[in-house]
Amino acid sequence: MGFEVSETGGRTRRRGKDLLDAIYAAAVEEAAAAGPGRLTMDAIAKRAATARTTLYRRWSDPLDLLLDALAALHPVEQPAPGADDLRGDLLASLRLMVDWGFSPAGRAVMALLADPARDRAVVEALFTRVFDQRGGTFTQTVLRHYAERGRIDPARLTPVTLDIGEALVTKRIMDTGAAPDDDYLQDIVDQAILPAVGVAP
Amino acid sequence: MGFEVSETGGRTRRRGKDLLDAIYAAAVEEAAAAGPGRLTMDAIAKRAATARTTLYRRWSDPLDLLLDALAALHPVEQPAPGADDLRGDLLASLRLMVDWGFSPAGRAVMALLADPARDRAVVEALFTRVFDQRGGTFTQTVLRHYAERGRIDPARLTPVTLDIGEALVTKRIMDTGAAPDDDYLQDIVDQAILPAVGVAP
DNA sequence: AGTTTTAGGTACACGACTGTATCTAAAACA
DNA sequence: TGTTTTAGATACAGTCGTGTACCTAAAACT
Repeated sequence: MGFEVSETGGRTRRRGKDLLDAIYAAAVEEAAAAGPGRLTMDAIAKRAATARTTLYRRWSDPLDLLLDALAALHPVEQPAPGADDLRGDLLASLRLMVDWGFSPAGRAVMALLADPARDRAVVEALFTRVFDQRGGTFTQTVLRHYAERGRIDPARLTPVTLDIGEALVTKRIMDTGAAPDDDYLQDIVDQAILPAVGVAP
Repeated sequence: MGFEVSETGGRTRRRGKDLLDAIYAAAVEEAAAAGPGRLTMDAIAKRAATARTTLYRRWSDPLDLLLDALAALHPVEQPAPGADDLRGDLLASLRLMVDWGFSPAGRAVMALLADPARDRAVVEALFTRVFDQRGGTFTQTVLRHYAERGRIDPARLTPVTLDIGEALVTKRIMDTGAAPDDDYLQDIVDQAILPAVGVAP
């Protein structure tokens, strides 16, 4: 019954990192597809082509698993501010954010944060285990870079101004369900971020 | 068995509008508490203290019911731009938005929009049946008002600038899970919206 | 008054997911 | 080679939600 074959393509048994990677990928994809509210051990196991028992050996519930998965799939590509092109670097950092936001991990994180039934502990774990590892958010990195070099008045870098780009991209994704195109990202930079940090386009 | 009593407080049977209102309230509360992914006919029925059969007579699934409920619980209080106080009116409109965002209806809507498993048709229904009834978003109403009176250059009212306030409030709620306090709302107005529309604080 | 409508309630078969137990054999190590 | 670890698989009882059928009695209308 089942597999008596063990040819080249036959069932080989994964272990350790190989298996973990497959499970993590499955968890994040499943969370992105179904939303955290509908995330189940069963679905993750099926997607990872493993047995549910294997999951229960390590995690007690789907959220626990998902948090490990998100932490493992980090870090995300970082914006690398270049020569002397504030506008271009801001645009590039927003593009990075859009790319991330449409990856399974990004969608899973957004869904976790927007979940009204979210657990405080889960969100905290998300921030400490996933975000804080990184050096701030996308446009933040760029803005700080240019503030250190005197191109921006450091006093204008407040929690609000540092968040404008991310906020507008997030809202746009929520409203349209699609990735903002480049024209829209340029408008965000020109019409919102640059005026707020006191740089005329 | 069950109720043979029918005293003053005994079981009276609701109908029509009374019943509908109770069901709508239950649906929105349930969606806000559990998230749309975990919304079930069963839970709505229990919360409304009615029988599941009653719900199935009118709606085929929880989302269908929820959309009716959101439409019925509209409209939301509108910002009413006053004398000649752009800053104050913007602040007031953001306060309205925060109030709405923390009502059960607001939480339900946010969760619907952020749901990665959301249905295109559902979101469209949300916009046509719920939002489009209103005259735009919160800060929009105010900004348009002052643009018509020449206090703001109409050319600066773009999709981006009209959305800055809402985007920052939404993001803040998602990040902290709490209602932004007044200081933060003031910062949003002073540091983001006013610079973007070209008005010095 | 009698009649129609419909809310409230019970029951049921079905499916999905849960946790746990148990067995097997592949992978890793000695 | 033999031993240990652990992935893969199957089974099972329990819970929860679904959708339908069916009955009853309250509310509304005549």
